[in-house]
Amino acid sequence: MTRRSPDARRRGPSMADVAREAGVSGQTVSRVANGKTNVDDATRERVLAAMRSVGYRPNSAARALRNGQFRSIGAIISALPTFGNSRTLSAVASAVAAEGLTIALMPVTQSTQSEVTGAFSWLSEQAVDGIIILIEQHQLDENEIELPKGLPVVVIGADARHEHPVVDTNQAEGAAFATNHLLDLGHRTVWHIAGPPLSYAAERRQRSWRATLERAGRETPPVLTGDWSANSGYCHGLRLAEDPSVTAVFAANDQMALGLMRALHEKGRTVPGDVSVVGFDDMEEAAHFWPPLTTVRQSFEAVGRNAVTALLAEIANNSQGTAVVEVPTELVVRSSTAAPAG
Amino acid sequence: MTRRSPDARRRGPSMADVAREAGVSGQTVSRVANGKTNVDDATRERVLAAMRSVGYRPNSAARALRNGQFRSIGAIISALPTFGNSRTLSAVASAVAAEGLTIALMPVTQSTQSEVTGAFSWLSEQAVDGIIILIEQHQLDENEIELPKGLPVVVIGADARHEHPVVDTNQAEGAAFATNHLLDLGHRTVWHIAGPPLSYAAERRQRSWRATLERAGRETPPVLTGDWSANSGYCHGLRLAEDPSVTAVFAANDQMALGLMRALHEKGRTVPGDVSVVGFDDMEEAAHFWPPLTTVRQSFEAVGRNAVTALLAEIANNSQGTAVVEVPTELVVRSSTAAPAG
DNA sequence: GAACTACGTGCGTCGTGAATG
DNA sequence: ACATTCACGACGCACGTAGTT
Repeated sequence: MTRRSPDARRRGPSMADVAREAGVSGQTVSRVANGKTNVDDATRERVLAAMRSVGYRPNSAARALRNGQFRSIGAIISALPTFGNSRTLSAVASAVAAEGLTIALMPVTQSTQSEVTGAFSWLSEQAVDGIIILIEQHQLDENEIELPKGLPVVVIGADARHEHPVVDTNQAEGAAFATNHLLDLGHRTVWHIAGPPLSYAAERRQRSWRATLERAGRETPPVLTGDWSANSGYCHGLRLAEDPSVTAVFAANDQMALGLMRALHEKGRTVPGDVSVVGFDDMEEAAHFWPPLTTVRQSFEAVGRNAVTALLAEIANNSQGTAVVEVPTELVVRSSTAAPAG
Repeated sequence: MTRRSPDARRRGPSMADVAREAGVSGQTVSRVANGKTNVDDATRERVLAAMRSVGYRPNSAARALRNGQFRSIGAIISALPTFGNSRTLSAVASAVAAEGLTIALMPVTQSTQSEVTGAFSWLSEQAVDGIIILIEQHQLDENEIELPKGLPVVVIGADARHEHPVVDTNQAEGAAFATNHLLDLGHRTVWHIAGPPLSYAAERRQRSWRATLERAGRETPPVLTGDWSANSGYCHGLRLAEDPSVTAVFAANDQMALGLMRALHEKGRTVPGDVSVVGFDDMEEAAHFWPPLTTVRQSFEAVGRNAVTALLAEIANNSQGTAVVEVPTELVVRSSTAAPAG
């Protein structure tokens, strides 16, 4: 009886309903909703009451359509539950929410080229004013993604060769901190368990580790390639434990350091007595590993904040920035490193 | 010259532009965009070409306004980077994305009453067809949140006394698994490091732990209240390590178990020789703790999937469900538990 | 002039009904 | 009769102009 259209969509009360309830015009309701000044206090109260009583909530679709802005930014993100991504996303979300905007999530399940491309075109149809890309893999450049022109984009943790602003932790600095710390303790050289090949962060940490060793005139052991998981650190650790010449290892993240230390324990090698271990990230748990892990702290919060700031600036200026922001790191020395036994 | 309005909003090309370019009416463009059948192949091609040439992308705001649906669901989430939340959110996001919907994130930074209430009213104004609430604290019931009537809601991991569907891990089952496992190994009783007081999950695990001990006729040691952090587990662990009568501890999550084990190590008590430890969650790292942690695995993926399913059903039926889904757990036995030394 | 009302317009999309071939 | 296409209007909101108290 009361339904108007065959497909009964759930439509809430509109301004017109509020206006009728409050006995004012739609204009006045609009003014109240937008916090304009030229409304009598008594009238405003009546309108507010009417809003409450009819359960009015502004239709953001209509508002977006009218204003040409969605007040929403999209986040393309791979591996959501990953420690770093999750922390960064949290920072992004907070910063975005502080501005009164929404963040629309676009998860990319796997690293398939087509899927990422699809994600882009899909998200680009969505109601967003800009996009933050949080994908650590190289997928980006392989296939030249065509983002809708004019849609501001900021990339987190990728390469700077894109035509968009990039925000990232200063991976090189962090890896140098870690490597130098071990060298300074007197270790002849430092082994490295790297992250997966396609990761920018992994690549940079590895390059910096190598450069640091070369700068110090030390020989560089072969790189051990992991995949960020504790298990990959464990696997490499089992082999490193067999080699008594290994006295110092820099793992590209804390999880791999954890797995590494487990392997060393299992093989009866002590940390840091026989082998010193440094991680990267400084996840909360790192202080409670056994032994507490010396690691490089990176500020995911700063990365997220900076990305949002950059994106918002792009949106406001309607410009295409290309700035590169590098967030500094910090070495946190705990109990997993010491001078070599020799 | 070309600008029309003083505030030059970035507006993309519309159907009208495509129509002009292709020499057809807007309706035909709409038909093509929506994959309707009654369009001549030649015309369709011409329209598609025009779309490409002008860089058309559908305006989802207009679409939402027209259709009365946003094809987006909101997620109110506290403590985004928390291990469990992050995993659950990931599952939610995947399930939602699989349906071709967007998920709008609404982070709640802290547990302030007013803030949560504000978050609700804020999000309720957003462009969402339904809401998933992922807040572990009790804040929900204190202040009777008034969600806009008719907006479907599903609650994850809270109490069932709400008028919305609830999805949660079977906390009671998991805690019973953990406690019985230790009892079966021959321990007289089991100590418990609980989660924070306001957490439903913490409360349920604790209740089940207590009930299991009572059912077995064992005395229940005083509860040690933590806050999920490894550090809180460490602090309690330092004291537990002093008491030689403590031979078995069930920590309400893996992080606290980690901190506990660190404290035991520091105090020279062996795990599981002197003290057996069980955690909860089975985070990836747990297998690489030292020693590898016996723990209760919960399926965040299943929780997330179920929540989305329930919400989508509510949206489709335009109904208010109140179903309660409990996701089963699984005990994963590793090396941190053994029979008591005595 | 302050505080409003009344009315009209346009944002982009898409269902409806009518018109074309 | 039929397939294809077109013109019109409405979704809810935000503004502008003109008029009222």
